[in-house]
Amino acid sequence: MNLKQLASELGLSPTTVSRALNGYPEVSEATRLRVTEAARHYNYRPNTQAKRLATGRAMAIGHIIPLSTRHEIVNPVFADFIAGAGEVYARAGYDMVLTIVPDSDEERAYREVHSKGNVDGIIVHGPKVHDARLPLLEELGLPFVVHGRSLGADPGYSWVDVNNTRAFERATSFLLDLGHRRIALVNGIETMDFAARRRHGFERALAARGLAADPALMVAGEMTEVQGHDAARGMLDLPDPPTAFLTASFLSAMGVRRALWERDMRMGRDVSIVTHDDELGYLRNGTDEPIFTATRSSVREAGRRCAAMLLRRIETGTSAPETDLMEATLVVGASTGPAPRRPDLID
Amino acid sequence: MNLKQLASELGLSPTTVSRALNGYPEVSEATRLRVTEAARHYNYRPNTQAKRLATGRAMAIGHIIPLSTRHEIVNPVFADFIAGAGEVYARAGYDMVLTIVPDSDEERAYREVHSKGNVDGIIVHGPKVHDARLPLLEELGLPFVVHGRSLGADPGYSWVDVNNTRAFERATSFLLDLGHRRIALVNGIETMDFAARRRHGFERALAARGLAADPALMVAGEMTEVQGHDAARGMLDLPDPPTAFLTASFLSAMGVRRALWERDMRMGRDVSIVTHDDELGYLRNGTDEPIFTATRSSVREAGRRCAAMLLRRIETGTSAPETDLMEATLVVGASTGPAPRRPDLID
DNA sequence: CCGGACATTCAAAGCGGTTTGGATGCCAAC
DNA sequence: GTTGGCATCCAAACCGCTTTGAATGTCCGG
Repeated sequence: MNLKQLASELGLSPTTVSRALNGYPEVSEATRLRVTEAARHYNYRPNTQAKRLATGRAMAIGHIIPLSTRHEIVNPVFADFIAGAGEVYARAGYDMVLTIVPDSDEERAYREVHSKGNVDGIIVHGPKVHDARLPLLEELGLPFVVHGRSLGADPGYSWVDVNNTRAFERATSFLLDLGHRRIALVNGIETMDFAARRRHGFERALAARGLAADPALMVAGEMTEVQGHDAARGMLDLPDPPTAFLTASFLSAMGVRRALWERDMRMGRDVSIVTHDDELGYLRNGTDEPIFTATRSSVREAGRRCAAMLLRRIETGTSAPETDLMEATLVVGASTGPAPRRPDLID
Repeated sequence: MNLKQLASELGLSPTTVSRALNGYPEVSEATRLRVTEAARHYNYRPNTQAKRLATGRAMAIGHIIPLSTRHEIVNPVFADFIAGAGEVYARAGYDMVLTIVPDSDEERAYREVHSKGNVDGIIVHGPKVHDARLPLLEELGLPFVVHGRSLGADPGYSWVDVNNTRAFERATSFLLDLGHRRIALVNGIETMDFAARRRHGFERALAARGLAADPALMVAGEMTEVQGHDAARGMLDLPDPPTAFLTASFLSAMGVRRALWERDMRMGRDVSIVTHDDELGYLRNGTDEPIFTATRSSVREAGRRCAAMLLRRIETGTSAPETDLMEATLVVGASTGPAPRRPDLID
């Protein structure tokens, strides 16, 4: 059943039927009622493609995902972000279009999605320091919102981000307050903006107490269980091992925990762990009391906010950049405690 | 730049330009060359919506994801599946459209996506035993492929699935061969088809040796780290505790491992663990030697196969169902060993 | 009683492609 | 010298919707 058929069924013109269904005022309430009634009865739904062509709006938001074997989509954070954004799109009647591209084709993908006109806007995932995509999108004139920020990029773009610097600064201070002085950082890959900021916050907190970060206690890489484990194992073998770990992901924290178990050290007593917790659906940091002390910020909520911001920008046509900095909360769990006194300092 | 403009730029009709670009034979090689050259030069790309409307093909595949707080998209498996499917779509020029719907609206979402005509086909995720979506889609006449199967459903549908029954049967036999008799099953929610089959395989292997499954050694639920941990902790307290665990997910296996550590039991010596391993990008089962003995099957590959099958069906218009049963491989890691002799039986 | 304002409806022109059904010109064959 | 076939190209219809511009009918004020 299409518009024309429905119209002739009703003895009306397509014009009137279209207007009745789209809430235009120049149609009498009586006919509007007849029309909506008939539409329901025949289960009529306007053809998406035709509507899009006629209105020039794709009613769709694009997410372009580079097909690294390593990052992005296989990143556990991605699914939760998408879930959050998808909720918002669904409510607003937008589609979510994912495009998976080989890393080398990323720029082409952005250009193409634009010139083919099948999305009204784009969410940029996983911004790097000095990310080349932002100027590209700016040049294309396609509305976009970044999940995260990009150090060193022209700041005229819109973003939603967690205050990573502050979060890791607070986490570090928290450990310093507990008396820890040898604190290790198990970070994400530091070309990623969020990881660069976290390191920065870590170093800033140390500097505030007149301490310098020890390169031997900092690693950056894929945030996996194995990463945490291997990093911790190496560091615990150092002559002056860390008494606390700050990790960028729940998985890394679990890896550190494994390393502790392997050498019969107790988490929270012998060694403390603080992790960042993205509140992923299937990686919950405990139920009541958190397993790990953590800087917590919901990635799903970030997805919602990114989507809402982008839709707002598209619909109002605003070009002035808009930003949303989410503060992480520091929740205290069982993985932290006062720094153990150094054995060689005991009496 | 649209078709008409490009055509007039070339002094040709839109017809000819369209044909030249789409590879129709009734255009001379010389003009085809001129056209493609000009298209590149002006960076022309046919408008997606117009093309879709004219051809009646959406060039898009839908994935409808119920917004349970619990399942589906927050399921770690989802991202990898999507990555695999997305690769295939991208190569074939299809878009991937995700729709997130509140669980209650799922049926309406399927109907709507069909009548609005914005996808050419659908992938069904997470089929349950007796899944109501399959007859619905059959009725709608929308091409679809199921990732998994549905026990009790009319078998006239196409699917790609892992041989879950066989995988768990083999895993169980493997443990039985090592002398284990008290084997625990930490399963997914058993209304899900895959979980029902796994349990079935488990029980079949036991039955083949004249053993019955002990209900006290079977749990089913969200496949999280906490699930594995809590299940194992409870079971290890039993008077006749299990000597081996079979878990449905890598995360659950890590939880079981935690429970072992907590009571100073060594994995592979005191208690064995076999898990199913979906080969997720960020949850690798070790690098060289697997951490856990596992039944292994790549979910990403399943995504590729589902997508390829669906596209093939759409493009050829076949309606005869097609199926693809992937066998999991059993890889042996450090988490399994011979069953310990019962202390009370030692000499 | 007439003209203008207003409410309601419609015909037709897009949107930007694809596709049908010719046109045109050229050449080989009868 | 027709005729038929073939290679090329084009005008126009169409996909299903929105939207512009105009028509029609009604009502009210002057």
